[in-house]
Amino acid sequence: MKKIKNLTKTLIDNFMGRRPKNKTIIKKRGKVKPITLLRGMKDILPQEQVYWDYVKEKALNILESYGFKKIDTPVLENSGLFLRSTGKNTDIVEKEMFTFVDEGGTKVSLKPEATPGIVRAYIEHGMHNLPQPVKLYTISPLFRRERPQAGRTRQHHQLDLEVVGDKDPVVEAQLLTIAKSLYDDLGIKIIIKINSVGCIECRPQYEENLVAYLKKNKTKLCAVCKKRLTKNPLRVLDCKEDKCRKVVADAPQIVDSLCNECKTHFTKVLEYADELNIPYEPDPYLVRGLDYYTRTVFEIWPEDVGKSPSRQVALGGGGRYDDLVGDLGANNDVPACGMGLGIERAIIKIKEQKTDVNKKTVQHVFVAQLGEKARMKALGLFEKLRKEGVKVGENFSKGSLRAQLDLANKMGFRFCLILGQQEVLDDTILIRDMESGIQEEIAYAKVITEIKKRIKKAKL
RNA sequence: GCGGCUAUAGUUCAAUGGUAGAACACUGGUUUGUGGCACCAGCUACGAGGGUUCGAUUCCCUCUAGUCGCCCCA
Repeated sequence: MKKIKNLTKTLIDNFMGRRPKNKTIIKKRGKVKPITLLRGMKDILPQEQVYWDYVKEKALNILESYGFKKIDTPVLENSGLFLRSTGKNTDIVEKEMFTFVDEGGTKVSLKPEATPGIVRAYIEHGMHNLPQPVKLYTISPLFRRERPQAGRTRQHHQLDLEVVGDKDPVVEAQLLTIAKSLYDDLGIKIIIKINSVGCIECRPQYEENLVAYLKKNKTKLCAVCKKRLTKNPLRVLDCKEDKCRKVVADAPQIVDSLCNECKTHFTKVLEYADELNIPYEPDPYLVRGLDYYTRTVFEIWPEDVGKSPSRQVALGGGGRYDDLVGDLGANNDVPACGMGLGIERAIIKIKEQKTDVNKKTVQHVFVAQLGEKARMKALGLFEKLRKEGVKVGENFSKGSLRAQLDLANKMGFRFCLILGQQEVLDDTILIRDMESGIQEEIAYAKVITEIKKRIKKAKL
């Protein structure tokens, strides 16, 4: 019955022309196909940003106290930079880089990782003249043309730290501590897998031994590893194929053939890590997919890896690269060490834990108006309040008070100032407390002091 | 690069070999003067291209994209 009544009312409304919208008058644009996101790309929407702010804030706090300075390098670099650093036989460079020739004929690539750009900048700007080590960090988008899946997109972001110009094993320890504190702050439990891949002195001998061993077992290896045997034999060590793992289980281990310097270095790193209570576990098969690493390599994994039903992925990784700066053109030897931490992957973990990342953002006053004169006056009032540091809101394009209060409510405003024809005439204004619904008329001249008083009282 | 699953409104989901419904959201309205509630109305969708068919959103194929996994990585 009620429905019929309302329906009749609507029909009358329509008949009386209370709905000015007239379909036939609106010019219809021809249907066009929208252009959509490129594969593997993601928008970071407003409601996502709280997580980013949360991670960045925690990270910045720690980095500042450790003396890291921010650096930003371009997303586009000469492709040669990555060929020479990351390595032309790595998966990243071989099949995952976005590379193209620009109109000037230069072969360029979107950066697939942060280290090369930073090292390039270190050399190019003569940073070896600064007190060493130079500690740099960046938060940067990185691009890899992979098949998208959980925790992996074609553009992702890393917090990247580099300590350039220091060969002391304490540097590794410091990086690990930073990682530990950051993930602690984010409420993420981690385990760090660590290994040493030796240096230019001792690695060739090990590689020779390894290849000799693997060749004897060549038939038992997977197809990819058969290729790796000649191109990049160390990578066979961390192949995930069952049959390769069986072969690798009896393979010579790199830790056993490290030279004395590398051995001492690695032992020192582990000693520091013990001292600092870093949750680590040595992994003799960890080698990582980048060519430039020497000595220490590590990966940061969620503690529950393997236990959780969903697939687990590394949160971060890094290592030492004592030869890279020289290889990229520095005149002297510059040892260095760095790590990259995936921001999206940290956010996935934060979401899994349902951590409350919402900052309580309180909105103070919504300015509502009715009628043309009131709107005019409200425009000025809004600006005055804003300059006084009051968090104000408005929707001057809405006519009805109902709609404006509705909005003020949805946006979480505590107070509402209501200015209508009558108030303009009387030179007054209404203050409405949105919590209690109580409203009061005050002299217009006192509005700013009154609002400030109320904000203070409400402890906003 | 390889494999499984999926594709309907802004979102979450229905139904159907005869061109589609709901909920929430959004916009407007319920005497341009009062939000949280209610009511009314409006808006908006079959991913693209082929094929089978009288007729396909529905069945088949291809592509594209998403998702999950492999490889690899953050």
